[in-house]
Amino acid sequence: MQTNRTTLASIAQALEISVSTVSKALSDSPEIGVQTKKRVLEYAKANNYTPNSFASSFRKGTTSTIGLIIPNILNPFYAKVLVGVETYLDDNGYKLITSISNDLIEKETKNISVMSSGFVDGLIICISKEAEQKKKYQHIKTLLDNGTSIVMFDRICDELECDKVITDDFQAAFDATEFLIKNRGCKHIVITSKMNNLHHLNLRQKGFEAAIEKHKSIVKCTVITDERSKGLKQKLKELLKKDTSVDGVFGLNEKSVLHAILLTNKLQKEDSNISIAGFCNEMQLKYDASLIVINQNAKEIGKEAAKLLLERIKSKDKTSFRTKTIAVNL
Amino acid sequence: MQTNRTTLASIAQALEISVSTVSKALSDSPEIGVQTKKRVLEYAKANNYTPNSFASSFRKGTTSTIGLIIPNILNPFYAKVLVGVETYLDDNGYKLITSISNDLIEKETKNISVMSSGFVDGLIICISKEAEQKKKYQHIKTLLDNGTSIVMFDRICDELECDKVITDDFQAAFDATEFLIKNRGCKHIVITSKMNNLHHLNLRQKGFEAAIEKHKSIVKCTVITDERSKGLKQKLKELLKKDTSVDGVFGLNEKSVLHAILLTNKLQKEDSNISIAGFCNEMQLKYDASLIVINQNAKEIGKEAAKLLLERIKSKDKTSFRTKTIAVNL
DNA sequence: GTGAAAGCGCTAACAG
DNA sequence: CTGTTAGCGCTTTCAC
Repeated sequence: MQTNRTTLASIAQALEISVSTVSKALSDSPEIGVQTKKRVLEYAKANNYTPNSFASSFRKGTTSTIGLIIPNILNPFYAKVLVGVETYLDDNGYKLITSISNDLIEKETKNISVMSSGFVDGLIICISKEAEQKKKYQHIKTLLDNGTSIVMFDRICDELECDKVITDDFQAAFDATEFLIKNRGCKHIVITSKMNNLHHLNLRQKGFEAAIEKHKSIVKCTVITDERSKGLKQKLKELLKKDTSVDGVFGLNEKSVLHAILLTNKLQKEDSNISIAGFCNEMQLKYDASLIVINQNAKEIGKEAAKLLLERIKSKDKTSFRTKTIAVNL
Repeated sequence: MQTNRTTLASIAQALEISVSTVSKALSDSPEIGVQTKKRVLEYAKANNYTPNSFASSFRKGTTSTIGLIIPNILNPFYAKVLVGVETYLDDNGYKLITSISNDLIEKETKNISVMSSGFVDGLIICISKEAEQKKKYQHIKTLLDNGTSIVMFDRICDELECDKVITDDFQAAFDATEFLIKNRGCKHIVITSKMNNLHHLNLRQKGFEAAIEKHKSIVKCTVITDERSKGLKQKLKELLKKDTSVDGVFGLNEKSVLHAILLTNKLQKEDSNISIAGFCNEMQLKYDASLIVINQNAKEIGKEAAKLLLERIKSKDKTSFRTKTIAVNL
C-alpha cells in the first residue's frame, strides 16, 4: 500500500461532500444525483483513484480469493490443474493464492493456516505425499471443523468430509493396459512399482493387474519393485537388456513414463519395438505416436475443483458433499 | 471467513477484560501479567482462536503478499521462476498471489490492477508478449507512478524505472554456439527465427550470429525465417531431409529446441549425428547427453527478483534501481 | 438526494 | 499492569 493514495475520504474532502455520497456515486447508486455523480467521477479520474479493494474485502468479510495448495508446480499435472483453476476463478472474478508444499506436511500446514486466517474464501488442496503416507489429516480436519470450504483433488481422503475431484485411476490403468494388449499386441508388459502407500498409485496398479488377469492367456507381466526410484530404474534397465521378450512398459506416474521413454529410446534397435503406456502430462510427448498417454484432463480437474468450491461458498450449505470423477482419455 | 469465529473481542468479553489486553497477551507483550496471559492463552486455545491476519494486514497497511504475473505456467522456465520466487518469499514470511496473463495485455492489466489495489505489497512481472511487441507499457507505468514496487524479469523494458532481473541472452547464445563449433565440431548450423520483435530473442539471435561470424572460416549457418511456428517447423524438416551437411541446430526458445529434438530423433540414422543446442528448461531433457542445454537458472532468477523486491519494499527508497544479470551455464 | 454514524478485527498510542 | 481510544478504507443502514 502506498502513501498519498486517493481515497473516498480525500475525494469527499476535496469536493466538500460526505464519504458515503462519494461511495455511492462511485458505485453508480440511483440514490445520487447526476450532477454529483459527474463531479465525483471526474475528480476520481483526474486523481486516478483506485478503490482499495483490500479494505472493501475486509468490510464485506469475503476476499474473492481462493487458495491452492499443490505439492509441486514443476510436475505438469499440477501445473495444468493450476491453469484450470486459475482460468475458472479469473472468469468468475476470483483471485488465486498459490502455495507449494513440496510434499511436506510442515509447509502445507503453515501455509494453509496463513491462508485460511482471513485471506481466502476457500481452499483447493492436493495433500502432500507425507500427509497421505502417514495418514495425517488433522491439519485439514481442523480447518473443516472451523467452517472453511475445501475441495480436495487427486490425493483424497475418505474420512474428510468435503467436496472432491478425482481421476478414475483404476479404470484408466485398466483401459491403457488393455490397449497395449489388444491394439499393440503386447505379450510381455513390465510395470515398475514403488509400493509407497499412495492411494491412487495403488489403484492404478490394481487396474493394470486386472487387465493382465483378464487377458492372462495371451500376455504375461513382470512387476519390478524397489523402494527407491533409482533402484527401479536400474532394475528396469537390466531387465530390458536381458529379456528381449519385453514389448510393453506401463508407467504408473510421470517419472516412470519419462524414464521408460529414455531407456527404450537408447536401447531401441531397428528390429525391436517396445510400446509404452502410462500416466503422463508432459506437453511435448504428444508428438510421439508410439506412446499411449493417459490424459488425466488436468485442466478439467482444476476447473471442476474451482467450480465445486465456488458453488460451496455461495450456498451456505455445509453438507451433501460431492465427489466428481473426471474421465480420462487415451 | 466463517461465522462465529473466536475474535479478540469475544475472548475479551468472556474473560471480562479489554480487547487490547487480550491482543497484548496473545502477542506475549511484557506489559501483561503472567496470570492474565495464562488465562487468555488457555481460553484462546480452548476455543481454537486463530488471529484474523487479514484484519491485521489491513490495520498495518501491508499484506506480506507479493503478486507474480507470468505469461504461462506450463512453460517450465516460468514454472521454475515461480518456484524460486515462492521459496524465497515463504522463507521470508511472504505469501504469493499468481496470475497468468496468457500473453494478453487485457488479462495482465486487469489482474495487475486488482492485485495492486491493496492486496499485494509489490509485484514481480514478466510482461506479456503482446505488451512487449506492441510496446505498450502504460499499465505498468501507471502503477510505478502510483508508487507500487515492481521487479521485472526476462522481458524487460528500458523506459520503465524499476528493478530488473535478466539473463545475459547474447552471451549465452554466443557461448552455446561456440560450444557447438569448438567442442562438437559442427560445420553447418541451422537456426530458426520468428522475427517476432521480442527483445531477448533478438539478443539471442545476435549472440548466435556473432559466434558464427567469429568462426566463419570453419562454419556456415542457415537461417530459416517464417512468421509462424508451423512454417518454421516445416521448413526445418525439409532442410534436414535435403541437406545432409547440417550437423547442428540452435534453438532460440523452449519450443524450437523441443521440435528440433523430435525432428532429429526421427531422422537420425546410425551414420548421421546432429547436435542441438538451445534455451530449454525441460527437466527430463538433462538425461539426453547429446543436447547442449542453456540453463537459465530460472529458480535463481525468481529468487533474485523476490529478493530485490523485498529489499525495495523495506527500504523507503524509490530511486537507484538495479538490474541484475543472472549467469547461465551450459 | 445527501449525510451521519456504526463497524469489519485488529493495533498502537496514550492514559491511568 | 490494564484499559480507553482512535482509527485503517470502505459499505451500509438509517435519518434528514
